[in-house]
Amino acid sequence: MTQPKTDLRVLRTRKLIMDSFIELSSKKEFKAITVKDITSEAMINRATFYYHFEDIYDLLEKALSEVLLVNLNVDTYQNEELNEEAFVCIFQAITNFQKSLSTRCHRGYEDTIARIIRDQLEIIFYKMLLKQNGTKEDEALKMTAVILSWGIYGASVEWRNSSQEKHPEEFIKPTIPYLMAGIDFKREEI
Amino acid sequence: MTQPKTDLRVLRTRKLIMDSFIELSSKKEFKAITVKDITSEAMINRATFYYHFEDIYDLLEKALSEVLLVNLNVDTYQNEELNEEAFVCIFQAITNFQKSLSTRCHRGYEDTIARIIRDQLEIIFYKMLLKQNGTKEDEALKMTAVILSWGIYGASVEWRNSSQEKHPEEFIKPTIPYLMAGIDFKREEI
DNA sequence: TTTCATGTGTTGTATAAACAACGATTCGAA
DNA sequence: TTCGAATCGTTGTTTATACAACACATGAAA
Repeated sequence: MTQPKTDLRVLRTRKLIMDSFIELSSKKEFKAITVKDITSEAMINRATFYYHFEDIYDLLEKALSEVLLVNLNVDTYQNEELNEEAFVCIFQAITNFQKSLSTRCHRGYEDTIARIIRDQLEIIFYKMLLKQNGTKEDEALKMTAVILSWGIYGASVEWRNSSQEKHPEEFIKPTIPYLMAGIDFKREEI
Repeated sequence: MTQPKTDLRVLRTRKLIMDSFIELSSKKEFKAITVKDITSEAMINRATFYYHFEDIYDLLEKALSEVLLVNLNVDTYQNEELNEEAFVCIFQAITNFQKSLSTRCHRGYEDTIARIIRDQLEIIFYKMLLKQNGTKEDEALKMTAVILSWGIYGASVEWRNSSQEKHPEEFIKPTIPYLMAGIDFKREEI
């Protein structure tokens, strides 16, 4: 638990790079953004970029993960149980996130972004399930998290395709009994 | 002329400090701002602050100078002659700058700020006079720059006290013949 | 085809900045 | 008054970053 406290320069540099990337993303589409663009905007040397990130795809991954986590307001959920309200909040966070992305142009990278969102969802669901059920059914919990993340993400795609006519909350509500049932099923097993 | 190109880290750090200071200035009055506040906001170590600035007054000086210079758009004026239009532009820049300051609270530091503005004006006037008249009458040029800087600054104080009822341009226009005459006087001497 | 320009990813060395520690002030509360 | 906490300003050591240079890839123009 006693982590060695990362150097302030590291935190600052990562922040500068991420902020610059997000800033540039609102102006250009991803394909048009070069490492040089980012490092110029961030006022850091190009070599330093490679000290922190594998390449620009690695940055995309980490930047989007972070933005998504902020949207999800992780600190709040992590201490709550996975109830009806939590599902609604998480679904709304995803639709908000997708709306914010749609204004920018990330054509050709939808699949990458989709994967990033699902990965993050899976992590969050797994943590919440672990808190409620302990480590006994670990494999089952992991699979449940996988299914929930794909399912919720799929619902958000469906919501986008439906021209967003319904409010996200109304859209997801009908499915919640089914989602909750799956979790209760786990409880019975214990 | 071949300047040794300052390290990117230096430029970045100075910018972070200055930006943070200006940001904090819009929230607190100068007396309430500590070095710790600035370095926390800028994400730099406190020791680094003292590597770049004597103390917080030194920062105030340099930060205001820079903001003022940006307002004055120095690059434009430096290549122009000191004509009627230049006087109007410079006066407008000062009144703009003063308006931007008045929203913040720098109570008790008006005199310091006044001095900084005059110092910068003096530098600019001297450069422009030097370009027009050469180095022959150097002492006289310096004194002229001093008088112009105090005079123009005084006019801006007068404009502020007049409740800003007139547009700055109209306010300064009547005095321009007098200001220009002083400069022409110098030409006759050559 | 060649050529030229621009971007990628990496490396060795120099240096700005982080860190931790210190004594000295300042200042408000006990 | 004394105490304690916060801020100031400084120093020696460690480390992240700048810089310059490199080979390689891509792509557009000649």
